[in-house]
Amino acid sequence: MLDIHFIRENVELVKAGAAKKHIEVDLDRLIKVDDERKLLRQELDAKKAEQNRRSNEIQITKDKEREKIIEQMQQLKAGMAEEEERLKKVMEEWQKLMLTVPNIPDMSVPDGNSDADNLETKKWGEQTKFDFTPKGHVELMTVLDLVDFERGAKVAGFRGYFLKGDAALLSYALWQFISNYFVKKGAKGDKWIPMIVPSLARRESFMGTGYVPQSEEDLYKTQDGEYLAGTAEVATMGYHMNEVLDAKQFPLKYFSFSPCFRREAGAHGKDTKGLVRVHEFFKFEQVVLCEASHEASVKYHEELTANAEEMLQLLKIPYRVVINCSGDLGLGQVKKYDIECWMPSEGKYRETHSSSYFHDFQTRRLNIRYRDERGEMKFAHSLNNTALATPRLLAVLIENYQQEGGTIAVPEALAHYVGKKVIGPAG
RNA sequence: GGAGGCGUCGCAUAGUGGUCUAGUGCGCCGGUUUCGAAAACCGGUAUGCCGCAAGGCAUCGUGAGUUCGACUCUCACCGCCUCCGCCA
Repeated sequence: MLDIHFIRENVELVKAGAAKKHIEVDLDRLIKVDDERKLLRQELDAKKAEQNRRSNEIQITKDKEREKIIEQMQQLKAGMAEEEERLKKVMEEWQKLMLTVPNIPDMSVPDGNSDADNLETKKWGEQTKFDFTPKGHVELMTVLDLVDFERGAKVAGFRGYFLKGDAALLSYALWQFISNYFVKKGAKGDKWIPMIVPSLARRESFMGTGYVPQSEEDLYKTQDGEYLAGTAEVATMGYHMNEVLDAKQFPLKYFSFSPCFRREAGAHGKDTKGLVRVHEFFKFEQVVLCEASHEASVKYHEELTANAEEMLQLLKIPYRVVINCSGDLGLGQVKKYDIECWMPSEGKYRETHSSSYFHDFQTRRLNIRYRDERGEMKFAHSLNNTALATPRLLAVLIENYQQEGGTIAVPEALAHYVGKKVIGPAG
């Protein structure tokens, strides 16, 4: 959500931002509704003031005089009820419109329609070469009995899967590896707070982070009205909802783990096989809350991205970084980098990390504030990036580390956690 | 699942229909005093909306209702506590 004052003062800027993102928003209508809101508020406030004044008079008057005022008040009240009803309707529309106003993309975000227009900014590592024909992770893992999609579908339905044996162990290894990566940062003075957060959450946090109402169809909903989160970002951001934070603690860095659920409603027919796109997965997420400054946001955004890169470098997985084009940005995002890992079976890079910042778009919706040095209340800035998601990264890893004959080498960085150097039929 | 209780200013507590424009204590900030400090005393100490301002309005978990008037009464929801049952 943007500040209504800001919107009013920068209508053209906000319009241009929405146009750049290819998001339709009726700002003229919003301004008109806001005018109505202000006018009604003023009229109603004046009447309430009158009501308060007269109410006090009733206390000190008696008998006939008192009866007379009460009668007058009943009439005043009748008029107010009507106005209140109008204001309620206006506020409903106002709120609905406010939720549709997108955040303004950064100048450095390239124009474009979809992920096809994302701009590569960096490439790390050589695309893995094999002196044999590389296989896909589905075949590799099925042959080694590391995954069972058939029973996955039997039990869980479409996109269901079981990870078995060394695939389960390799997943644990990745989790421990990433966990230790952030713990080690703490030892160097870069403090990250590990959290295990709820996946099952109430509507507010989804609204606050911007997944509702816009992407509601991609969320699972319970019969009690809660939703299943597609990322730990939702609960981690909800954690500080309606709080005034102590600026001395900034930047607050969370390293959150949770199961994630996505309906993939808009992805019918995409990646129907394998572990790349599943309904249920696990993810470690980096979430940062910091002071309300663009410079701070940019700084931590680069840092979050660098963390994910470093982790991939330790795993020696070739990747590239793209800057997402305007059309591929979410409603609240100012700027986003995707990190894409090399997927040998597809001969292309696939997204494994998504790093973005929001300025105060989310914190405004979630009412997360702090007091600055001057004692002024401000909305904090928020950012997030994937740390590591399995099984998608597991698929990437297995394809890049496959060996002739279908065995899989264990990355050096994980050997310690897995306890073996090669995964193969013999174990 | 059943029964009961409770949600008030950073914290603790008072307030059961009208000077509550929410009292008191603690905490915090400023001042007086002091060589300095403590103590004592005095003053201050929420957020949002509207307004150039003066000021007005709203908020006592959230929302609705009763009333001329609601922290106070009614209903629903959210949360917490106690007891019983059930499960581990």
